Amino acid sequence: MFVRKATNRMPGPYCLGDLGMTTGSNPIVSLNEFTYKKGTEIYREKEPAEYVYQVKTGAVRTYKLLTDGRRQIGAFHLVGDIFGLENGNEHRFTAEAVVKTALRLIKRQSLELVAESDPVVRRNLLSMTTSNLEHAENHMLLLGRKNALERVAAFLLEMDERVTAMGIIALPMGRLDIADYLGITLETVSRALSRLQQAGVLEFIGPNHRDIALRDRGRLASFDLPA
Amino acid sequence: MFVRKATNRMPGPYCLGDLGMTTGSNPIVSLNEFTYKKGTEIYREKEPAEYVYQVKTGAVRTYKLLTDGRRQIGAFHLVGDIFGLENGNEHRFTAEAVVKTALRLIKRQSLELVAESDPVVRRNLLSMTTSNLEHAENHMLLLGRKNALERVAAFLLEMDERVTAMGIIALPMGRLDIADYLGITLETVSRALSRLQQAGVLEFIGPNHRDIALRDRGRLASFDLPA
DNA sequence: CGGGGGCTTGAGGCCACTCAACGATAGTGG
DNA sequence: CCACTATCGTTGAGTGGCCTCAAGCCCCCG
Repeated sequence: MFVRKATNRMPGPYCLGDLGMTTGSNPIVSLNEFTYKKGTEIYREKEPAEYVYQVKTGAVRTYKLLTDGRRQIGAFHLVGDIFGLENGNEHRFTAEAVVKTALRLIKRQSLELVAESDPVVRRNLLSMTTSNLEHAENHMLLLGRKNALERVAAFLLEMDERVTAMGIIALPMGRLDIADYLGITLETVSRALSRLQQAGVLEFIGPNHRDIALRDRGRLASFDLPA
Repeated sequence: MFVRKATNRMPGPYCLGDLGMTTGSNPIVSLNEFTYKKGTEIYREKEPAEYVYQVKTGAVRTYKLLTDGRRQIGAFHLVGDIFGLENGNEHRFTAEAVVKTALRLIKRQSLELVAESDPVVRRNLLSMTTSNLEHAENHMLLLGRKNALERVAAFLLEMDERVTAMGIIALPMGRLDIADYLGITLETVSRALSRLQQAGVLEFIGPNHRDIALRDRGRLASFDLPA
């Protein structure tokens, strides 16, 4: 899923240029930087949205919880990605650092001020929201109608487009995060990956099973038929 | 789910006023009207998006398909709702009339023209996209992490806010549509409704089991705990 | 080198799915 | 207006995919 045209946006969907602001060009927008240790909270659901964030290094997960602790991760934000952009006044997800992460903070208020007068920034704000919507729409199809193997295959293909260096997917997140993103359990994720490995579709590089090489993208894609 | 503040938007989320255009005030925007028979297609996924639509009477479903026919309905659009608004050039869902439906068509091009110069229209275009995004985000939690009873309860509460006349929910859609919206099967929907009926939470009015009265919203809501 | 967390694998159980039959309803045409 | 029929909704029985619980292994890190 997430059939993003290759021409659309590659590793990181949006860099600052996408907002129409190159570094230092606009003195109104304050750009602070901050680092978060693995597992720490960046903001919480329903908190007032004061900043917009861009990932400089590391990875972030955004999620919702049910009262009994069930968790649904809505998205992973990797290097270059912008997140925390809300049009209402409060955050709709909780955001946490998946690993040690450096973020660039942009004051929401100043961003809106720029958007007021700059049509390019405005257009990009809308197109970011649309991209998020498109991702959520595709993820609804995955969560509502795909089986475990199809979900894991789709996840690998998505990550293949985003965190691949020299043909190797270096996953920053653990099995539990993947499971809560795909709406299954961590054991089911592990079993699906094992099956794909034994089928020769993928290979675990090194002893760390978070580094994966895809050997047969065609077979993977056959589990992920769009329509 | 869909914890929409009561103050936010009531029966139909958006009327034309929400786009900042009252009838006839803007001669540039052409408003055609059209009716569709039950079950007919309005537009198809990946078709170029030429129009934006507003439901005058009836109901519309928008969905995605997998190759083998599995279907995920992303949303139901009821009287007053606007749908088919894309920022890209093509539709991301297929849209069909659930029942006999009258739609108002708005040329996308002319809408964008108005948005160019009118900040109010612009703002509302963005806020509609944000509303759609928020709905999708909440639906991801439902599809990924809720059980059948919780899904049906959430559905009833959502519909209770949208199609209730005199305390009675008059569902325009059948069990299969509900199932494909909630990511379960029609039998499971039926069983959940029966259980809720026997528990005294709801009551079927008349012989048509599409008319439902909620007798215990509190108990229903207890299946739908947000966080 | 020892401790702890993350990943894998197995066994058993449960919730939702599948297949099927039946009843009810509404739409159709005589 | 009524009989007919296709469609929709309900309910039951059995199955299966994923979940739960548990144990063991391997890393990584201190």
